[in-house]
Amino acid sequence: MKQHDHNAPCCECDEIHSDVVEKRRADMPDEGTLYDLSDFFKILGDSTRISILFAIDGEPKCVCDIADLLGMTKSAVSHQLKILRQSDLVIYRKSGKNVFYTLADDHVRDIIEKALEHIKE
Amino acid sequence: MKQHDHNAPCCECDEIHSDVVEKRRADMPDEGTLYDLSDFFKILGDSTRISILFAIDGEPKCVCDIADLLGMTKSAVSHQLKILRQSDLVIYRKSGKNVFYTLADDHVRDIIEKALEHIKE
DNA sequence: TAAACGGTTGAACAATCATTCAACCGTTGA
DNA sequence: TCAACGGTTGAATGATTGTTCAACCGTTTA
Repeated sequence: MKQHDHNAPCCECDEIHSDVVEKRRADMPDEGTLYDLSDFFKILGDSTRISILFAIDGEPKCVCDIADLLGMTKSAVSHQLKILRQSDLVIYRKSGKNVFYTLADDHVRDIIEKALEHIKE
Repeated sequence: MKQHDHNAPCCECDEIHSDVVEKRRADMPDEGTLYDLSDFFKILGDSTRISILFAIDGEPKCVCDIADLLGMTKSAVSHQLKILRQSDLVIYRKSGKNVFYTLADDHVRDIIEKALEHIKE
């Protein structure tokens, strides 16, 4: 995503409800939190990664199994697993030639579950 | 996102845990649900849109106020509001020359709240 | 030791997407 | 009626990103 310049001059229009705006400005989360939040959702905002998370929920699975389950190449799956690893959404355990992945914790499962409720209206 | 071909041949490696894979395959959400889910998270996966949602939480705000709050142009904000509108995450009310936006429902607030807890570990 | 296999990685490519810019529309008020 | 203002929109642009391809690494096994 292109990042906007926070030092850029304000929009050209007049501020028409300055009291309300200033009150809300004080309550806004800080910039870092907003980025962390959107970065987190960005990870979940890809159907391949969501599918992987469902695939490894419960029984841990190796890359080969995940690739077979999703009908994708090992390479594509491994690339996405790397992103999920870096975000601490999954954990892995090496066993001989295989690497078994599983969900890092229940937190993510909860959020996905809540989102599932939402999209079913 | 580039969509992968679901009719593509499986990965070149042998399926080494076919019983486990087949059991999980039966429990996977259908493809449409996975796309709906990732599309939903994709909307939240942008710091501008997340900021807008925080900005209009509570008191409804016009585009001009939101732009001022975020230090962005009306145009950029309006483009993102269109996406939020199309996803039914926000609702709006016209009043004279102004258009006031606010959160569509509490569902989204809950999910963002849960994500906030998560990133604070 | 060498081949086979599971898995990872970096570069390249194509696609997606957020912001900018300019033009435009509808409402208001002089 | 016309100018000013809030807001929307489409095209263009630059940045980000997911998959492919080929090469590579570590482990196992013959």
